[in-house]
Amino acid sequence: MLDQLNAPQRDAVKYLDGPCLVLAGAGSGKTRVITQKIAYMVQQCGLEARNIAAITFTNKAAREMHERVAKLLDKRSARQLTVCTFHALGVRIVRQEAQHVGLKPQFSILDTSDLQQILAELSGNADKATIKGIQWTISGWKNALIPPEEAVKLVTDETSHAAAKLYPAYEKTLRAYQGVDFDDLIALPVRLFDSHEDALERWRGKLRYLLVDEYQDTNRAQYKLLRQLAGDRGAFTAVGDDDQAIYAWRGADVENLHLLQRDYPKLRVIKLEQNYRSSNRILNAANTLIANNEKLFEKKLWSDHGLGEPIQVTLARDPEHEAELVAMKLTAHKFEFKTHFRDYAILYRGNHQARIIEQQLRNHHIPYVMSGGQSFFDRAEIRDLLSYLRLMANPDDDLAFIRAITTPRRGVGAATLEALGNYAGRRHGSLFNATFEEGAAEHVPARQLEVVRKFGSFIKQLDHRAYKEPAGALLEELLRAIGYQAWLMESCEVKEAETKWRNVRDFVEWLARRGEEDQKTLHELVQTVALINMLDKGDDGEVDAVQLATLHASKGLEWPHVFLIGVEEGMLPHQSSIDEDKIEEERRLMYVGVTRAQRSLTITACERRRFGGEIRMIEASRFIDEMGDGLRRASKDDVPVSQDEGRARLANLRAMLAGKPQA
DNA sequence: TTAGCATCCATTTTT
DNA sequence: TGGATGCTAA
Repeated sequence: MLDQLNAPQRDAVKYLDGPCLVLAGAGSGKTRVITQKIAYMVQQCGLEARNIAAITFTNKAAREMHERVAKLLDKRSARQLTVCTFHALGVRIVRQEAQHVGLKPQFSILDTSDLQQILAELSGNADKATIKGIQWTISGWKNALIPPEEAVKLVTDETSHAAAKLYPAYEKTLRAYQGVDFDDLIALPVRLFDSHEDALERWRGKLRYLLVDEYQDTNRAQYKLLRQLAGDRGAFTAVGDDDQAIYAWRGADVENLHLLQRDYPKLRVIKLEQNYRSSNRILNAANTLIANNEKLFEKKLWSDHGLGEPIQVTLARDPEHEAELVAMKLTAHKFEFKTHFRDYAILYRGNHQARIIEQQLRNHHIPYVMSGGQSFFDRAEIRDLLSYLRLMANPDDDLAFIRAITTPRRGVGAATLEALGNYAGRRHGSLFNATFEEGAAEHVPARQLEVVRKFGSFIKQLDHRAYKEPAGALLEELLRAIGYQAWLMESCEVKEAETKWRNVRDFVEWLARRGEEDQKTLHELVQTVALINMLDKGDDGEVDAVQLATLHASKGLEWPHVFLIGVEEGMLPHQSSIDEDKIEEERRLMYVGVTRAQRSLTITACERRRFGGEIRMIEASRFIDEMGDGLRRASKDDVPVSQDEGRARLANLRAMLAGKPQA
């Protein structure tokens, strides 16, 4: 079984005597190491799969990993194995230990807009940008395990001042709603394990070996959770690549790599440097580029895929021209080498850069798909439906109550809610519970109260049935009972309503399917749904289309031919990163982009670009120079064909005419 | 004062 | 594409 691995990979798989850090360069087969290691532990070392947990950062990664391990394991082991995100693990812990962290097991996971709403109210309706800043700051503190008392000492500017002021009330509000934010899913288990030795022992007994993927992306809280669970014996394997750490801006702490060495002096460090993805031209450029960063661990990628094509650098006049160039080159390349559209990716720094590319691709009739986009769960119609489900599970969730009772409108408005809210506030209870109390009648007009109570009974009744009846049928009934489709029709444009209704249908069908497959009731589904993204169901790769993605979104993916656009000073590295002296992370971003390419890489930059109404001349990125001399520079509109390229094309043409298949 | 429309401008995103 | 801001008309 281990024959398919190279020597360091085999080392990484077999080493179980202590903490292990696998520095897995881009394309070096880290997923293979993780999956093989799990199989090795189960099959060769007699470990129980239920005592092993593999932790990832995204659901997609978790899903893919589980699929790959499942192929190596027997059915039972595959089922018992834990492969999930940090947050999903957090949910499991909090759910199970709810009473120890001051929550009911039916707590709600509040999403970003819920939290913004809370902050807006607490701050006396500050503007949106301010709210976002505050939310961002508080989230940062929670990721670093900084409680409100200490946050006060860290105030530097206006935003952090406001954040520190609201932080305690924010936490109190969350708890009043029996709600948690995403950061709590890590922070609460950490706090629990700090204070409850027995709980920690319980979970250590349950998860005897941990494997962490993308370790360089962990934040402080996640690292602490890992350390708590792994204990002093350090029963874990962390897999990561410090050269691909591109999420410092959202709390990932590369320092965690140093800490690992400090906290575990016996840490075994294994480097995976053989790359199975790219040609050496590409790898050399990547190596040369990243050598400009201050490094803790030196790494040098190599492959046996031969030297490969030179990296092409093309200068365009402006973004329009750049987009056109890419579209033309892509078309020509595809024709010449008889490739598929799906063999190409166009990568860029910022989402807005995609717009102009899209335009040109459409002009040239090139099919494309864009990664990213907003999460399915951010859509109003999905949140509407979810608010009902959340309320069913957690009657303390006032936010869900307000959203559900006002969508669709049923004659309950601000005035009624305020009256009810006042009463509930005095009773220190939730809106939902206040509805049924005798005293409510003194504060809420009888006619309104009747509507509210009817709504409450409806929810109760549904909730009651949600324990046993199949999810699909119940959801259908819910939708019918609230007349959601009709409401969509009357509250938006026809076309919009149709899309939204379609989304709702998809969501319901998806939930129903999951309910059947996993034998779960609606009640059980609701508890996990907030963390799951339907769109993760890897439906891409099926269609033959060029992939557009931000550099961030491209991490972990690969394509035969990659275009990297907007490689200019001010774009990549981005101006704000230059200003804030964060060049190294930008360089890693470039590194990630370069290492996505298997066979060819084309870099483009513009000579001028609009900046706030003014057209400015700009320079090509410093990163281009930093990649050494494996590059071929072309310029302007006519891309001169070099001699050997001309020869290669001629050879290809001959081969084509001779009817031979092309590589 | 406010809804509705036009205009302008973009870091990166998951859970 | 979409969010935020600003301007016009009521």
